[in-house]
Amino acid sequence: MTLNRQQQKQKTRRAIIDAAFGLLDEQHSFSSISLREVARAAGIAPTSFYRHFKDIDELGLTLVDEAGLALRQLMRQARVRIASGGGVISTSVDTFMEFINANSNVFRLLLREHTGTSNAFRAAVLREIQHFTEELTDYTVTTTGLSKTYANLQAEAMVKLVFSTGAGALDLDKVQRKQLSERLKLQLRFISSGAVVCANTPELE
Amino acid sequence: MTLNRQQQKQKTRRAIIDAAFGLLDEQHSFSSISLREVARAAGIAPTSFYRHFKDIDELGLTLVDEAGLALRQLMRQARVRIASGGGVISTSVDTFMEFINANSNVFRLLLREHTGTSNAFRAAVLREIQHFTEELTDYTVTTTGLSKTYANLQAEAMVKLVFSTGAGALDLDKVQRKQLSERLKLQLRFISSGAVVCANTPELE
DNA sequence: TAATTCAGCTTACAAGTGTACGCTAATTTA
DNA sequence: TAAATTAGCGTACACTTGTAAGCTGAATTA
Repeated sequence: MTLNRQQQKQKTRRAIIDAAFGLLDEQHSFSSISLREVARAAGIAPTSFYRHFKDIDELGLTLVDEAGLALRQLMRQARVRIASGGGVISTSVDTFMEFINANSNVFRLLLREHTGTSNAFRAAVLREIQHFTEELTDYTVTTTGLSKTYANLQAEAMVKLVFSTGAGALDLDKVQRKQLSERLKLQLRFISSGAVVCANTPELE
Repeated sequence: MTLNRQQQKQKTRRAIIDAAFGLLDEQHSFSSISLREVARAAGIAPTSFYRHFKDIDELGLTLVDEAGLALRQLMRQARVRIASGGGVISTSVDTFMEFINANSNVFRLLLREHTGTSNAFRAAVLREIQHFTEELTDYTVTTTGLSKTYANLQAEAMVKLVFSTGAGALDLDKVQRKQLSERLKLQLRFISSGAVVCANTPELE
């Protein structure tokens, strides 16, 4: 059971990443935690941090990547659920809300860095969200008769609304979150219905 | 032209607030600037700061308040424009985008503190946004036949979409912003049309 | 086995932070 | 005019920060 050097290094790297995620909560954003805090939480000396990451920023981008990965896995999960019955919107929202519930800090990271002070971070989060939007666009095109243009507009609006609502959900308790979910489902139906109407109404005042 | 003590104090207070706003840009959030930086920019000694604000947080809340005020003024401006002709959605979006253009840092402050690390800040921004939503709800009720419930759902979705899009606009150039505005207008029409459809369709699959 | 690599450590330093304390000079009040 | 108030300042202190330099011991390679 002895670990070789590479395995040990990977383990420490994991410890750093996990420590960083663990330090994030409603009071602490990534930019507010220091290299030393992370090192302390990971159980290593501050200077050992540099054996794994060039910067604290490099760690941050790694966190964003992992968060994005979690998000994509969520999508797959939602698709599986939809395939095995259940409304598209309802199932997707429920899945998303479960994710926020179980991974508040991961979601918070994405939210904050989306409007954060680092160009690289913002770009990284944006990429993840756009990826999300693209997949939803494709899904919409194949399951409805909507044109790519309209499907994309719809998907973008939906994703923005979902993320925005998710942000609001973070400060609420379970009961309120449930209510918020139901509101969100209705609002998504607004978008879905409206997109169809508008697509078939070239001239609207 | 000599200022009395109160006037002088107000002037310094203004200098602090303006200095703080001036320090905010895409690279610097409120939480990333220090009391000493603000004092330096305002041209006072660090310790003099305390003659005006208990905390750096008290200053922050003041900034959020001022930002909210600017937002409300924006709404009034939009309403005036609408009254003197022009589509509601188009005029509102144009007005909003002009605001973001002219007051990027003010808008950025709201965006960031909306998902920030301080409960008080988040609550303060939320209040401003809800205020915004309420006014739009009332407007919708009076200008359309929509019930309060549906008008509120619609208004909430619209405000979230507008803010979300505004956030994205911050990183874009003039031409791209214009395109984004047009997309947003379409998406808002989705919501508007969809709300009407859904309100008249009690049973939807 | 001997030489090399390297993850993690200790020590150290310069820079920046918030804020306590007490002074000064000018305005305001009595 | 004399006393009180107070905006702003300078000094000082105890911390925290990022990271440079060099060492150690164990794993790896030759």
